[in-house]
Amino acid sequence: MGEKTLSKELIARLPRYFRYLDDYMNVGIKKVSSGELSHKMNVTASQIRHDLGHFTISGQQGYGYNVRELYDEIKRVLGLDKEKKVMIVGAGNRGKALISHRMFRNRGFKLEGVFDIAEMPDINGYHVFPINELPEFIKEHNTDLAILCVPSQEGSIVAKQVVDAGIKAILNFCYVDLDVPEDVIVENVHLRDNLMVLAYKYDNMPKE
Amino acid sequence: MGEKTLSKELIARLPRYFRYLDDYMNVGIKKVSSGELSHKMNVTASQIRHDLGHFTISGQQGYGYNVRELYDEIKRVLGLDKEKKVMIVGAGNRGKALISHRMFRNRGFKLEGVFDIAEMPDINGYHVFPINELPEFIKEHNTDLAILCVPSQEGSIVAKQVVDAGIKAILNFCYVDLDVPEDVIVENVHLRDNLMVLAYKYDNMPKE
DNA sequence: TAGATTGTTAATCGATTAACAATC
DNA sequence: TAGATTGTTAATCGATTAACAATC
Repeated sequence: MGEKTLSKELIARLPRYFRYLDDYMNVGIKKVSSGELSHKMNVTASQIRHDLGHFTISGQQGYGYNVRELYDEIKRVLGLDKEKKVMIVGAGNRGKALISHRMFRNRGFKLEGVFDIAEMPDINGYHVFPINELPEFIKEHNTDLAILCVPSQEGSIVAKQVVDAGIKAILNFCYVDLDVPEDVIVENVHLRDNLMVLAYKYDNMPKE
Repeated sequence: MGEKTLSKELIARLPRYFRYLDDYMNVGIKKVSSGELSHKMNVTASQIRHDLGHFTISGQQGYGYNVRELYDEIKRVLGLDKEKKVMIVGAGNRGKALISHRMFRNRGFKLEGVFDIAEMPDINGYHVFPINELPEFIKEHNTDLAILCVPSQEGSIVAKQVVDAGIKAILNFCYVDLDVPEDVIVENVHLRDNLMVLAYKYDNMPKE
């Protein structure tokens, strides 16, 4: 709530703004103008001002924006001020690799549980729970997001289990389009698609 | 070459078309109309016909499209008919997980080499080469694509090494925007961004 | 103050959708 | 043939960019 609905294009740009502002803060820069940021990020200054116009910060004519204010505002808009409880479902190669991801180290996302059908030893200090304990776990922990890393052929069935257990948001690594109720949000990560797009661009590079 | 340049939106849709057509083939369906496909993929039939109009296949009025022809055409457009030689640079958690990815099993992408700074045992039958052997390897194997999975703080430096060694296309898993020459193509996979977008949508779900 | 930069409105651009004549 | 569906053009929609008055 708050700002009117943002376009999907703008939403997709937010994490990038956030990252650059984080960089500015880390090097101790206190203010930034749309022109500077535009140069750095390789987008138009006009777009930046337009985007920022959706939020409740304001810059100062002749000066620019306060980096910290902007950072905090975008953090708020992205909902990163409220920590999200995350579970990983599927502890194969991919799931294992995600467990140690930096985003789970105090970056707004807290990894609370790891699940798999197979029994296996703890990973990185995380116990791996059997999938049938999902519903109880979700109820008890109020999990916000599920990361789905099971083999693709099991994606649909496990997604259903997760949704039935009450999850409303899924980051989907399976190479299928999940069929979920309207009130469940899915973000897909399809590495093969990314590679195909790269292959296309590679084959169709403007020839020198 | 061939078709005029396609919009980035259309390029991004191609892998999805390809996947659905693959599904049709696998269940033995021989023809499909824009209307059916539209229903299945949840896009407008108009968009499908518009998109397909860029290619050198044609449907048949009153009938639809031949699935195999369409599949082959999109495969060709994506450049999947010419196998791409791929290397993975960085054999940490993420790199290791990628080595066994299905896309390297006869899907148009051939994993030819794995590199890391650290010495380590073979992974999944792949020898891990030291990064300083990159230039020689690329020259010898004519590698097309590099997948960059080193720790983010090393992304820029390793990207430079890879580019200097002659690579023109990078799938970048590092959480930085790579600064590469114009003639080098980069596709970013920023999982944290995906998670942030998911978090945003989750917090801003239309309330029931 | 003069210069810089915002915030916002209008112009442009391009993608998506609608419509329908052509035709299998 | 009649019905279905394409291919394509025109209409619509929305995002990006340009422009500039307001103002710090």
